[in-house]
Amino acid sequence: MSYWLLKTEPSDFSWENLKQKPDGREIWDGVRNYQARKYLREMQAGDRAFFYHSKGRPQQIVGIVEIVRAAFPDPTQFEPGHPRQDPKSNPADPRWSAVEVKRVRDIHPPIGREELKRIPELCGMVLLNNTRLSVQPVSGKEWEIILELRA
DNA sequence: GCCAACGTTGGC
DNA sequence: GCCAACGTTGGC
Repeated sequence: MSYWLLKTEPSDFSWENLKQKPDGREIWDGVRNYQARKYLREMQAGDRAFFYHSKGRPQQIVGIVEIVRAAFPDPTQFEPGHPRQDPKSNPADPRWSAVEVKRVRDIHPPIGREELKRIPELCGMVLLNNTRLSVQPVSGKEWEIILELRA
């Protein structure tokens, strides 16, 4: 089992939005970055991920999701008129992948970026060192430390 | 709202 | 294959 972190702009898709979905499930689509794609494709059903609100204020981890469906072709890349449509993607060999996630539970209260930065053991987190990656791995150790913050 | 960092595109 | 121009991300 591996651990991950998924970034989303809450104005685009928030934790509240996820809660309103039937069964708390959502297709995690629209990723158009090769490094992020690599991680999506490494995900296995049963893996867990932090759900992180970027941009909006404050930036924080708001919940935990489970990967319920491993990588499959992202349908939005072939949707005519979709903002994330990719005309260069070949349907016989789709370029972009998506996974399906399901809400597990809230992190209460949310854990802000500022709080994470104050913990020396977390200074190596991808989140705190690479600003632009929207799908990223979290080490088992980091996962544990963060859960302990709200234990 | 600004802007640094970074990924992508396309002309050569 | 290089690299300048451009677009986007996301912290501040």
